[in-house]
Amino acid sequence: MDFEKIFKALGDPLRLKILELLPSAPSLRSFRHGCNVNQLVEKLKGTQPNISHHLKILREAGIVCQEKVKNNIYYYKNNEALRQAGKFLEKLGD
Amino acid sequence: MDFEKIFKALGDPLRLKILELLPSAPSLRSFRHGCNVNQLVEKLKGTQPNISHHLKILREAGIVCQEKVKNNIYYYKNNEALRQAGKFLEKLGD
DNA sequence: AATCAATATTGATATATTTAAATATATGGA
DNA sequence: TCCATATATTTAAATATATCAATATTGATT
Repeated sequence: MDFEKIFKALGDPLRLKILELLPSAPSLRSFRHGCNVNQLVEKLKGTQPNISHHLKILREAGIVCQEKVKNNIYYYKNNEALRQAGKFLEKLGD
Repeated sequence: MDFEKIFKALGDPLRLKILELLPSAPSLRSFRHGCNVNQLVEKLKGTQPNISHHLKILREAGIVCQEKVKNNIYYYKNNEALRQAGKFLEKLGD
């Protein structure tokens, strides 16, 4: 788990906003669709390529994941990664 | 507490190493000196201006603090800020 | 006051990041 | 197959960041 990469990904206003909009990854039981790219574009009033780019950075840091449904790609927070990064900081803070 | 600023500060290899070297801020009772700038320069084999620069970024993010003793400036982790950032991430991860 | 040691700031350069515009790549439906 | 829609990639420009070298500042000591 590359914490440096995770923190770099978190250190951007747009990416933080994206994360706060995304739902958690669905469990197999209680399934519910998350946010697709266009919804994020609309909610954040960004351009589609830019949102796409930031999603890639979040993906490569491992803090979001995606799911393809028909034509859409739904994004979700990866809670496990976020919690691990959180624990890392709490340990660092004794 | 500006989490974006904190994560940006954390998203750099040198600054993470600095943080991992620094002791916690001393309580009034159990006092012990931390790391001064020169010690960091030596341990990390960096140049003094560069280390100083990164310390400033960490300071401005509120995750380290300093204490002047004679000619030296000792740096410490700000545990409270680190823990709060950690909690923020754990909440974000449900 | 003069000097020394520790730290900070400035200026310059190389590199990385953010963003937008244009283009490309799927994928589903007519 | 052709078209429309959703998402990704490429390219280019503006901005930010990291680093080094040189210089400035601060405070203690002689």
